[in-house]
Amino acid sequence: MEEKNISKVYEPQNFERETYEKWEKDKNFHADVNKDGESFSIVIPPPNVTGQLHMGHALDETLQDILIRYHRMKGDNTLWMPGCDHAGIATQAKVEESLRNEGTNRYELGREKFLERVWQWKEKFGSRIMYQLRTLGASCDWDRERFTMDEGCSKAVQKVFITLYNEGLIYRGKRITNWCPKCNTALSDIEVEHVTEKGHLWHLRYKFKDSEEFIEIATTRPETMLGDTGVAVHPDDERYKKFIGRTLILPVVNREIPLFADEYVDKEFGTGAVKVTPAHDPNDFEMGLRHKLEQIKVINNDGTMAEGLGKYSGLDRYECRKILVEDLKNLGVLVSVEEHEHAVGHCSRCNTTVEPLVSRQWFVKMESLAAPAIEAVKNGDLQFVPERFTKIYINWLENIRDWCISRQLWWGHRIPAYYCDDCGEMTVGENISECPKCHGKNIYQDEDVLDTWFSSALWPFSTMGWPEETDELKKYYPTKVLVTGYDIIFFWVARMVMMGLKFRKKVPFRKVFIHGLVRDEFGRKMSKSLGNGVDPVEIIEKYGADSLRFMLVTGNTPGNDLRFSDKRVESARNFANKIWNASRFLLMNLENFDKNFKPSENNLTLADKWIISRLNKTAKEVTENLDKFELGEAARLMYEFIWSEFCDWYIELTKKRLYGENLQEKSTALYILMTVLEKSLRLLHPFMPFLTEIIRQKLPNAEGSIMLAEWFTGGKIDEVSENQMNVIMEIIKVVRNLKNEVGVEPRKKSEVILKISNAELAEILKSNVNYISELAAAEPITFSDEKPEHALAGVAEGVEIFLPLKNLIDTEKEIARLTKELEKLRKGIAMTENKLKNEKFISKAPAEVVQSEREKLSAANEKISSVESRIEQLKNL
RNA sequence: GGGAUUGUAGCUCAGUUGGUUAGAGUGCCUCGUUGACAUCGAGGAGGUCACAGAUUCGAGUUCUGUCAGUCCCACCA
Repeated sequence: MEEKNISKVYEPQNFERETYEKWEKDKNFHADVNKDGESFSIVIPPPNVTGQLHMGHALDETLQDILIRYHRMKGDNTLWMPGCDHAGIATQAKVEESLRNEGTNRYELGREKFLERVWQWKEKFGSRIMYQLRTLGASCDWDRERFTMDEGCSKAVQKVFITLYNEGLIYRGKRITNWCPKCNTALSDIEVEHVTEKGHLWHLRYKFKDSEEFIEIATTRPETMLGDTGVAVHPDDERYKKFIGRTLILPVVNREIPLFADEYVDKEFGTGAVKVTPAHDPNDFEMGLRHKLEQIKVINNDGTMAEGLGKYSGLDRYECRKILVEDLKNLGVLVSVEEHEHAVGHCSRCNTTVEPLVSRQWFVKMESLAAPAIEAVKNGDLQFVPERFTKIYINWLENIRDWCISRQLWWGHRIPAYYCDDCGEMTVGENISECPKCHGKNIYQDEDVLDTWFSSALWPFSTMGWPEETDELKKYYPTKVLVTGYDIIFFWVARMVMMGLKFRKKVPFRKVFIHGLVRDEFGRKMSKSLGNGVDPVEIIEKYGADSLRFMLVTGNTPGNDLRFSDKRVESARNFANKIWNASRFLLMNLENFDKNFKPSENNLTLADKWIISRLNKTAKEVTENLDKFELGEAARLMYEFIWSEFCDWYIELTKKRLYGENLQEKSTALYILMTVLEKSLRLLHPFMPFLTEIIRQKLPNAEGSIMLAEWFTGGKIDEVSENQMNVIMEIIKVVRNLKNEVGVEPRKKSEVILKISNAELAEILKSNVNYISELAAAEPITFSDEKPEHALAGVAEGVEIFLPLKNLIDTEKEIARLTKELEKLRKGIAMTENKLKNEKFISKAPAEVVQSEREKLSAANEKISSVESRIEQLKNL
C-alpha cells in the first residue's frame, strides 16, 4: 500500500496548509443554527487591524480553538465567530505615520480621503490577520466574519448610543478629561497609565491683596499657576483659619483670587495650602465647581501655552515651566524646591504625558449599568477562571466613574448627534437631515467618533445580528466562554457584561477564561520598542502550527504569564515527531492487516489490557481537565501517555508479536496499536489539529475528518492489569539499572533470578516473563526461593531481583552503591516508623493509610536485610 | 496607600480538594544505532519546596508574619 508510506521525519510544512484548505472547503467550521446539539459559542476577541498577530494572539486563539474543537467533537452546535476591531486611535496613528513618511498628513488629505486610506489599510491587515489565524489552525466560522465598523455592527452602535442617550445615560458636557496632546484627543481614565516619576515640589508664596503677608503653597506643576483661580486650605487648619475668605494676588498675572476652605485639602501635605487650577486638574476642577471658581484654560490642546499669557503664550508646557520658574525665582515668589515622587499620567497609546483639561465631551453614566454587572458575578451568572480575577473586576465596577466616549479622531463610529446652525438645537438620532425644532436644513453631524471600546462592548451580540432578533442570537447568545488576557478586563470584559445585560438582559458569556501575557525568554513583555517580539508565522514555518500550539498551551497555568522559548517549541516539535514515527511504525506493519479483524477478549495480553486501561483513564482525565479549563494539564497528560506509555512501553511490548509467526497474535497486537493510536489522536486533536488529522486519515479504522469525529471520553479502567503491568515494568527498570550501574551494556544478555514471596504474583510473572526478557535483555530468567551467592541485587514491588556476578563487576563499586541504597532505605524506614509510633496517627489517620504504612515498613525491612546480606557477601569475596 | 500574584532541580515550569522517599521539559554525566524515531533509547547526578511560626497524626499544599520579585488599582496638590 503505497499511500501508507510516510516520510521518516515529521514535516508539517508538507501538509498543514492543504489540510486547512480542505477543512475550510468542506465547511467543517461552519455553524448551522438549525442543527441540533447544545450550543457552544465563542466570539473571538477581535484583533486590532493595526498590524499582524503577535504571540499573545497566538496564545489566545489557540486556547479558543482547543475549546471549540473539543466541543465540536463532543457533538455541540459549535460556533466560533471571527473578526477584527477597527481600533480607532491605534489604527489612525498607524495610517498617520505612513502619511508622514509620504510627507503629508490627514488634514491635507481631508477627512474623506483620509478614511479611504484607512479602509485600504484595514483591507490589507485585516486579511493578513485572517490568513494568520488560518495558519494557526483556528477553526473559525469564516462565513460569519465580522468587523466592528461593518454595516451591522455600526447599526448596533447607533442603536445603543441613541437608546442610552434617550434614557439619559449618555450626556454631553464640558468637563475635565484626560487629553493626549500628541494624539490630539480625549482619553478615558483607563487609557491613562500612571507612572511614578521623580519630580519637584515647588514652594511659592502668594501675597495677600491688602497686607504684606504671604501664604506659601506647594505645587508639582508651576506652569499651571497661570490658570489659578483660588487657593484652598483645610477648614480646621489652625495656621490658616484666620486667612480664610481673604483675597490673594496671583503672582506674575496679578489676578485677584480668593483663599477658601475645603475638606479635600490634606493638612499634612506640602504647606497645607494648595493652589487651585480648575481647568487643569481633576481635583481642582471639582473644588472649582464647589466654590464657583472660574476655569481659565492656560494650556492648549496641543500642549502649548494659551494666548493671553504674554511671553509665555505659544511655549511648550515644559519650556514654559522652565522659564516661569526662573522668573518666579527672580520675583522672590519661589521659596524652595523639594525633590518629589509622584504618579504622572501617560497616554497608553503614545506614552505622551497626558494633560487634564476642560473640553466638551460625551460621557456614559456608568453607575446604573455597573450594578447588574456586579450582581451577575455575585449570583454566579458569570464566572471568572481563575476565580481571583472576580475581585479585580468587582473592585473596578464598584468604583467606576463615567466613561468619556468621544474621541477627536476621524477613524471610528461617528457620534449620531446633529447640530442646527440656525437655531442651535442638538438632536441625537439616525439619519437626521433636518432640524426637528426649526426644520432648518443647516445641520451638521458631530465631528467626533466613539471610543473604539464602545463598539467592542457590543461585540457578542452585534456580531449576531442585533438589533434584529436573529436565529443566531437565539441559538448562540449568551456565548459559553470568553477567552482573553487579564489586561483588558476593564477595557473590554466589564463593558461587554454591562452592555450585554443592558441590551440583551443576559450576560454575554457564562465564563471568562483569563490567560496571561506571553513574555520573551527573559520574562520581558514582548514589544516593538524592545524588538523582542516573535512572529508566530515564522515559528509556524519552522516548527509547524501544532508545535507552536502545543508549546503555548503546556507548561503554564490559567491566568499566569508564560515565557516563550524556542527550546520549548522544539520540544513540542519533537513530540510531534515522536507521534509521527510511532504512526509510521504502525503503518509499516499494517500492510497486510485485515481491516475487518476483531480480536477476542481471550487473546488480549496483559500489555494490551494495560494500555487499554491506561488510555481509558487518560481520556477520562483529559476530558475532566478540559472541562475545568486546565488545558495545559490535559495536554501534558496526552504527552505522557503517548510518549512514556504508548511509545516507550507498549510499542516495545508488541514487537515480539508483530515480528512473530502467529497471525492471530500479530493481528491482535496491530488492532490494539491501531485502536489506541486512533483514540489518542482524537484526544490530541484539539491541541494538534493538523498532525492528528493527517495521520488518522491513513489509518484503516477511521473515516472522515477527525475534527468531526466523536470525542472519546474513556472506558473501563482495569486496575488489576495496571498493577500487574507495573510490577513487570518495575522489574525491567531494576534489571536495566543494575546493568547500567555496573557498566554492563544494556543489550548484553544477562541471567536474572527472581525471588518472589507472593505466590499469586509469582504466577503472573511466570506467565509474562517474556516481557522482562525482551525489554531488559534478561536471559535466562529463573525463579528461585533462595538468594544466590555473588549476585547484584535489587528489589521492586516485593520481588527480589538478582543478577549473578560472574566476575564481571567491580566489588568496591558495588558495595558503595549498595551502601547508598541502604541509607536511602533506612531513611524511609525511619520516617515510616515515626509515623507508626505516633498514636495519634494510628487513631486519626484513615485505616487504609495506616495499613499501607505498615506494609511499606515490612517491605522495607525485608529489603534492608537483603541488601545487608548482599554487602556482606561482597565483602567476603 | 490598597489589592493581586510569584518564590519548588543549573534554567523554564507542573504539582487540582493536605496522605508513599516531591515531578516534567531542558541542560549536564554514563552507556547504546540492523529497521518507528539520534527531532531517539536505557540509566544517572541534581531540590532543607524563599524564611520563621501556627493548625494537623501528617504541610510544597491551609493560616499568620518576614524577605525578595512582578503586576494592577488609587484625585494627595
